[in-house]
Amino acid sequence: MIKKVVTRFPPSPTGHLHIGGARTALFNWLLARSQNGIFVLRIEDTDVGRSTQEMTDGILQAMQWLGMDWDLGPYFQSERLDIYNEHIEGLLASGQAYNCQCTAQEVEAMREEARTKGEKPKYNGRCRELGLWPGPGRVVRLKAPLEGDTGFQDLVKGYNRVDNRELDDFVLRRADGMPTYNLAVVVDDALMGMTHILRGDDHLSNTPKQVLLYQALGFELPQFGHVPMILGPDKKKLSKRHGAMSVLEYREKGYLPQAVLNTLVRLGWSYGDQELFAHDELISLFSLQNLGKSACVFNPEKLDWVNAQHIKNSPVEELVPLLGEQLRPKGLPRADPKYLQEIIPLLQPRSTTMVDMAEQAAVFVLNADDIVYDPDLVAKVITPEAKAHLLALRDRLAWLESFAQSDLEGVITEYLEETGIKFKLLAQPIRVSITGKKASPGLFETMAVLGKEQVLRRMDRALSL
RNA sequence: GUCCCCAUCGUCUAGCUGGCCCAGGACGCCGGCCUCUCACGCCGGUAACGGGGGUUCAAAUCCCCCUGGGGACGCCA
Repeated sequence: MIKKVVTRFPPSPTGHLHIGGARTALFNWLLARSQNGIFVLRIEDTDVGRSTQEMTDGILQAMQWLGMDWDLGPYFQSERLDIYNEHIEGLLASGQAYNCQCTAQEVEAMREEARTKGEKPKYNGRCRELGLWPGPGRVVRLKAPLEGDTGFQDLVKGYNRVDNRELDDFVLRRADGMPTYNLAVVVDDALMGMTHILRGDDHLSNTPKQVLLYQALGFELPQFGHVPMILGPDKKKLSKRHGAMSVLEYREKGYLPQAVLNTLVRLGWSYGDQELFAHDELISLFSLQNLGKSACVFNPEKLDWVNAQHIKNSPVEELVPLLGEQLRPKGLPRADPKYLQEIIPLLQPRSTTMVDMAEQAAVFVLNADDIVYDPDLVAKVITPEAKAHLLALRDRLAWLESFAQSDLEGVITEYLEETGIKFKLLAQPIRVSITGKKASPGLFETMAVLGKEQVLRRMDRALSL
């Protein structure tokens, strides 16, 4: 029987979920979903000083917004201390770990010494054979092998091996009694039955340490897959300075979760020349084989394009609530969903983000009296001559019973034929008079959606300027 | 400094076991078409195999060296 795939995403609540973390989560989530496996969410909050509830909440919210649902968890490492201690005691009892009384300063001195000798900075194993008892200020270290080497097969980077002399007796339990990252991940990943661990390749070099721990604890090794990192535009590790925005900020900026996912998945993964992926496609098409192995840079402009594509391809009903949400912060009146449903198709091909769409929706949801006319634009476009035409047209429109696009076209075509003028000359004056802007969706559709009352009142206002 | 990873257009990438690649797609940028404006769309253009050695009839594709970039060396994760 083939083992069911189990993956996890283990964020540390010491910061926001940014695109790097989100992509790691995405790969794990996709692997689980595509294999009909289990996706576990685990909060790694062993750094009590820096972990906050607020960050935890934000991360959970971001995961939900992106639609990456988890089957198990969220587990909190801070609630599993007994489990870690139990395993640490086991290692101590079997002589695979030991208590160390060296202070942080002393260890730093050892590292400095190694550095001056041109070696890799390491703890020198001073307390290794001392047989010390636990005590205040003491940490527990792994009694790591002094020779030989440690290797593992990586799903994306291939076989990796390091000389054990590069490793040192790293800390498993801190002086404050909390387990360290390496101990806690290994214990949790093993106990929670992880089959695959996909993470950034910044973890590649401490994987051997973890392999050592798996061996010491007698756990079966999972499959590791180290995906290339997402770097900032300056090719440096992503940090607050770059686009390391919180995922939630993309929601505020009007990006669709599906577009964010689509953009992230293409960073380090590809499926031939395909650029756009629907939600279900992501799951059905994802596979480990198509993961790349070199670092990449996140390109916000591509996100814009992908987002615009997704907006264009989204069913109108799905956009209605999203547009509604974006209207409020702009101080625009709330509009009837039915009405939004009518204007959205006009805005879909013109919007990069939902915020952008909301801005363009203003002319539709605003009342005639609240339309803002730019004096310069009006002076330039609504000339005395144009005014005469607008006036004549206004009267004809007033007679219309139906304001359907075809009716509007009929009236205007008729007017053009009678007067012999070109539509081109009339279009901008009409546009400016009913929207106050020099650009808008097509005139007939705009008028049809606005409706007779709004159109006439706006023309009246423009004519009275 | 030591160890590890990586290396195709500005960016994301295709290029699976070498020939179909004087390198394809996408974003961006630049032209053009469409057109009532703005977009969408469509058409076209710009731009890359880091360098040097091999192996081979043939290398972007395999090997080595160099260079470059990144990462890790925490009682952070």
